[in-house]
Amino acid sequence: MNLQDVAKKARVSIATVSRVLNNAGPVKNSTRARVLKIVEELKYHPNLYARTLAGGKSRTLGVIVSNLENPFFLDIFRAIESDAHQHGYEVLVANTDYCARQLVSDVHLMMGRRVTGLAAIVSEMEPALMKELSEANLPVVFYDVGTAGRNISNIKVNYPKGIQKTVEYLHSLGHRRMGFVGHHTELDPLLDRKKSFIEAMKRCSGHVEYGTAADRDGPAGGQQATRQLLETGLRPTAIIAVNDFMALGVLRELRENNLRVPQDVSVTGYDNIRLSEFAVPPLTTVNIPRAEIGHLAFNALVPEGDDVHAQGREFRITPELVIRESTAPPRSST
Amino acid sequence: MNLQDVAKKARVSIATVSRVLNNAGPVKNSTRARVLKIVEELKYHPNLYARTLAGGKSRTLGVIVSNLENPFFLDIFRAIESDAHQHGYEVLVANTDYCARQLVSDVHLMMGRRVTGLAAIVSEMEPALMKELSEANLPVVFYDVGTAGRNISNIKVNYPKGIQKTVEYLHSLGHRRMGFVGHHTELDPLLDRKKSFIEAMKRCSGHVEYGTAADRDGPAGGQQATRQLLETGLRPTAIIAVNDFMALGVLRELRENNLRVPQDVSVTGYDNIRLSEFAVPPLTTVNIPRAEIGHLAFNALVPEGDDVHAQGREFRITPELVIRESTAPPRSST
DNA sequence: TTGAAAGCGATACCAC
DNA sequence: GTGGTATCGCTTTCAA
Repeated sequence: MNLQDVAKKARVSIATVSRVLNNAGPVKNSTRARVLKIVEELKYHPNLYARTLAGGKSRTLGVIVSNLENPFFLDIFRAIESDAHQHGYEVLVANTDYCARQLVSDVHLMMGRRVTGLAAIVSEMEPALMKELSEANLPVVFYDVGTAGRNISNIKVNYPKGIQKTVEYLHSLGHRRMGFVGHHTELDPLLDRKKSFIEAMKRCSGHVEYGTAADRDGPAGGQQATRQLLETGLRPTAIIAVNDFMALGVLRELRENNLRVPQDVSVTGYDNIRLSEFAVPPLTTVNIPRAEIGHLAFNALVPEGDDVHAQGREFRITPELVIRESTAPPRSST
Repeated sequence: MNLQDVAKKARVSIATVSRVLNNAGPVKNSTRARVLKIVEELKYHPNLYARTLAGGKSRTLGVIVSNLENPFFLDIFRAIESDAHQHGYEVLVANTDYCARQLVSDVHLMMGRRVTGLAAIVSEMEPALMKELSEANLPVVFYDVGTAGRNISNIKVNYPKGIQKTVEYLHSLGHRRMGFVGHHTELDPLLDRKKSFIEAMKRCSGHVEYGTAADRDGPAGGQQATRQLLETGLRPTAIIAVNDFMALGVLRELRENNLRVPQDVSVTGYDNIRLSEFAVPPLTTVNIPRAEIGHLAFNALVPEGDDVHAQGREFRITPELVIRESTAPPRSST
């Protein structure tokens, strides 16, 4: 079923049908009506492949994220998708599982799809890919990795600042033994988070001890990492998780060890995902405005977006501490 | 940048380049190597629109779900996506937010994309759409709605059975006042769940009371619905949530009312999403094998899949009760 | 206001 | 083994 079929049945040329379907060019009202009726009857749907091939523009955005299962990424994706649909764009998603090789292959797939713009919300990167993208003729926006350039926008959250605020807050409550739970510490951005923690600890006045552990992203990983942390013998009075999703697992492992939160151990997350409010107890965390990031990303890719001058720019976001019930002064100082 | 460019630079015809790129037909090794080198140099990526238009087959699957934010749907989507990638297929996702109108428009979009197969993992439906799809020449698989047919496969979970098991279990523990928390009760499948609850309650021997409430899908909705339930004056000793995602909110509202789980109130979910284990306390729930459903869906769409005879079939899944820590006998009988 | 025809960038068949 | 070319379904001039 194609334009031809519709044209024949409507006794017009395919050019006319095309005009009707695209509201382009002048068409007599009666003709338009007739065509539309046939389209309806035949349940004709245009072939977007042919359309894109002929038209040149795909009106498709590519979004690549590290872990779609983590609500943090899902939220950003959904924000982009929502903006996109509102502006008549489609969105292709891909998941890398924090694997740079996967990222490269995903990017190439998207380029094959001739995406109009590419958002890479990822923590992993490949220098060669960075170079290729910077030379490509395609609006790109990164979150967490890369640097801004001609066609490349960049959104970065000041993670160290958030971690610092968290550590200072816990220290001010009286915590002197803290643990850090992370994941994928072989990746620069995640390694930086861990380093920020260590530096913040070192800047603390007085005697402080700390330990770190890592496992995969997610509640199960958070639980596993916490187990490691507890086994070291360091008896942390506070545990800082690199994100809320992992913090969920921290909470569970603590509970299984009959450690109460926050009475025995304080816990903090990062991201402020919706779920963090539904944790038990509700998580003290650091807010990252995911919807805003999604909008920024969209505007950076689509010039028609609200902000015309968004392309090739660098955005910095300063996160804010959100204090809820998972933190408190330590029970007894030892 | 296209085949032509590569062909010119490699001093061969576009036909040869095409053969190299597709590993189709015979090509001299030296020629192949040369072409491949040029492709690399030029960073050429084939235009998938042209490819699909010419080749006829898109190797793209469409997946439509009701609420991607609910891990239940996300898990199914990821299972399908994983199978798809392994077989060289791509996947397009769309979200309906339980809105039938949105479903219709999503389906049409996918048809425009000439998807090779369509999976509709949704609770809403439009009779006209059902008809259109059943007449279409496209493998389709439904979850939760619709009926099997020539080109339509169907995956159904025996929800009533799971609800019945849950109610019977709670009743056997001694619960006599129970509440049901659902969402979108205007949609048949969801209404059926509620009805199943009511019927199961009525089948219980002895005097039982019950109430139901509904709000939107998700923790916030679960919390809100629970609030309604508590305000009715029915003091339920057990609350059955239509899914785990909402149960998370039930847990929270109970906690805010200083009601302990399971001592004061037992809570059950449905789906057995990963998160249900990380709830506090870990949720008693009903397992639905999401990965298996994803595989079934994929095989129903792609004949090359493991199961050749999967198309047009009907699959029924019987869910199993998973008892964890959110359920216990009621404290005191009143 | 409408139609004819030239691409868009691949695939695949048929010669050579 | 390789090259020429019809074809896929649509958009978009250019004439009529």
